[in-house]
Amino acid sequence: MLDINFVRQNPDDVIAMLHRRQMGGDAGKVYKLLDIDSSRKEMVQRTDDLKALRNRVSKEIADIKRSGQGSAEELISQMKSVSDQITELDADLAKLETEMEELLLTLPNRLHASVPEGRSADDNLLYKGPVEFTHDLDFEVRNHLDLGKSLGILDFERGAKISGAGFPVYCGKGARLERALINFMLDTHTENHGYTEVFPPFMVNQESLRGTGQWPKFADQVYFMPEDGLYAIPTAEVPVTNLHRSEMIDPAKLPIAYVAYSACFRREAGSYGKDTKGFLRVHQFNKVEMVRFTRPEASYDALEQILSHAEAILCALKIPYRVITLCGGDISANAAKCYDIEVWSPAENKYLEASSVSNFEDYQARRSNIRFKADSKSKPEFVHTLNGSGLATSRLMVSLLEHYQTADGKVMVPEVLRPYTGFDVID
RNA sequence: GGAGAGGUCGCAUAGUUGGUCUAGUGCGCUCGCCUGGAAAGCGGGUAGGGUGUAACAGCCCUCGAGGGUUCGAAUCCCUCCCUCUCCGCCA
Repeated sequence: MLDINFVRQNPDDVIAMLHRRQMGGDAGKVYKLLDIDSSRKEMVQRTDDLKALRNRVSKEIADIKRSGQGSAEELISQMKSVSDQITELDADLAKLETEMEELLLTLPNRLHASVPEGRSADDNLLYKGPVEFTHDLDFEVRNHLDLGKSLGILDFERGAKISGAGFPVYCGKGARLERALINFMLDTHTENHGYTEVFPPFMVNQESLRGTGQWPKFADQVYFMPEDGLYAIPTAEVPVTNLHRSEMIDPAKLPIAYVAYSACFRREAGSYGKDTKGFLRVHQFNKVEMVRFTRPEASYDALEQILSHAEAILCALKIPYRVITLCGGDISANAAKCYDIEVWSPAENKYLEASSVSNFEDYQARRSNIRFKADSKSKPEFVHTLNGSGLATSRLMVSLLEHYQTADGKVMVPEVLRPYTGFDVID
């Protein structure tokens, strides 16, 4: 969420940002917010004055009672009415503060100056690549669905039977390949890139969703367990970022770098009919996620580092990809800047998003109250949070199967995964 | 699921017949004095948020969270959360 002080001092910047995000219609929210903010201040002043009076007189009453000199009846009845006023004003104030909080929570993050202008995904800019790796595909390529089915490694039909559409089952060598990918990525990030591995819960409370910004914006995209008030995580970003919710981080520990595997659950409501084939859009998938907490001045370097760490996986797997910078109209509300890594699918003949690498600056940290003190004397500051998929296996699997297929319908296992799979070829 | 105990300012603790607790003490940390230097000793400081100020000061709120009673709540009442112990059940 945005700092109300920033909004107050730079309302025009906030509105300009909304326009860059193609959300100019929300400009009214900013004025409403400022309006509420100023009445809130006024009201705080009034209640605080009354509370100060009550505190002072209550002490006088205590003195009178203790000494037994004189009567406190008059003061008590005065304070009774003061207290009634306070109760009333506090209720009004609480209402205002709730309203203000709700407005603030729905405003998107600031945008970094380097985020390109644009209305939609068509206006995203190529940042790196395409990075090519040659694979011998001079035959009729099959798509990942055909390959998965004929090799008996993917079973969408039975997944639909036991759970529903969009819940794939991996079988035999497919299951092993999936596990190999996850392990390879975790090992690479922990051993080569300096991340600490975390294995988080897959269900979280609403506070956690709010902390990272999925709540309230994506409320309808998250699976909910009403009996227990728990939500299935749409990404490991949620539990891992919330590890430090409401904490004052020891500055010596910064920057913090975590990597986590998790299953990810998404309802994908409203997207029926789009990319329904196989792995292109599923309700449950696996992802290895990198999450970082940095000092504000270090976050943009960290963004590039996370990107390079995700790229390192694709280079090791020799999977062609490119990196794009999302434009103002396409970037998510939480992010100040975001790169997408897209892997090439020879069968679909297009790039598929396999990773998103984002800097949230202090947007999530403010929501989830994650701070540090540069030194013992300085004021607490919000950390910057970042994350990047490194990577999601579903679309990676699409690209991998398609690139590594052979003319006779088998799939070779990429070199680097062979120690993990224990076999060289899927047949 | 049932019964009990407990959650206090970094840590450990005091405080539960409501008012002298805007929270004491010890440890830790930190600054100063002392010292050739250090230890010990002595003295001071040591949370967050809001409001306010040029900046201070001041004022308000926070003793797990949220309500309530009261002129006044760490202290009484209610709800919830968490931790520990015991019992039951169980992948």
